[in-house]
Amino acid sequence: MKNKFSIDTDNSINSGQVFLWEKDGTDWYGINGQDILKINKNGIVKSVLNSKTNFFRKNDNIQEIIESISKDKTVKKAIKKYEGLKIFRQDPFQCMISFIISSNSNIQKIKNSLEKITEKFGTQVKIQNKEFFLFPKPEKIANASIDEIKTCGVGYRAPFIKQAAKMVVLKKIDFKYLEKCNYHEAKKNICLVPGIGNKVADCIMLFSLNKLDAFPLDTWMIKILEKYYSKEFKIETKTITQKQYELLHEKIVIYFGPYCGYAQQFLFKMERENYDKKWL
DNA sequence: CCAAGGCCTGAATG
DNA sequence: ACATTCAGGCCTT
Repeated sequence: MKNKFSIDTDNSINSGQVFLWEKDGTDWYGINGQDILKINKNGIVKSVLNSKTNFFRKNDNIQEIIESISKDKTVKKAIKKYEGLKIFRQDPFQCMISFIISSNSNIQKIKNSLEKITEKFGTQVKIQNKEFFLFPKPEKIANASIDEIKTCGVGYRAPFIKQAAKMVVLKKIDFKYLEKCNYHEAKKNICLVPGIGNKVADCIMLFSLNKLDAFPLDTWMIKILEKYYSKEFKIETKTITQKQYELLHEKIVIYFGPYCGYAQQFLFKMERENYDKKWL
């Protein structure tokens, strides 16, 4: 029986934060960097390769977070409806490549491209009679040719992906450092990577760099703000400029608080379900 | 600082 | 069938 603190695995996986997950019966298998994770029907996460993982962010005080973001009836409704929805803490490199690919795309295509990338550049492992490909190491992608990367269906993003991997190899992007510093410092750094703008940076920070004050503003979230929060956050123009994005984010942090990223996840999940959008 | 246009790709729409 | 649109943005002009 699920209680207030248990995890709703299906809804958490199907909320746009991860892509390389496959359901087998009641079990979920997922690629997380150099690891494979298995989540059983009781929501127990296990590293199949016996590595340490904090994929479920077990140190989060969910009760405190929920209370903190429960600012109005819209978000309260989403929280109630998707009780157990959690933000994962995923492998940063995989997360970075995933969201570079996500720009101007959709979930099915993102998953498709990522699978091809693992098949082409990742190490194959066989466990429990099932075959998987780990996510490739940064070196592997950094040394690949742009044409090779393009065979994975990523189009114009191929040079971005190569360059991003290079920057990780050269430590121009240092995930250990980015985890330690605050939102603004991390964002400034990560936006230096080509193909990473405001929205993609916020996704990477929220889903892999422990920045719960990141609030990715994609077209869905903009729609949601216009629909339910027109009084709190006025949006005048069709497209959001850099400056507007920053101002909006400041207001959102003031309104929802330091865990606003969780509010985003609940609202995003609810609205896309309302429109019957497909997940993995 | 803002607005407009282009961009790989493939599933969905007409 | 075939053309066009659109999709969880970013970069350049």
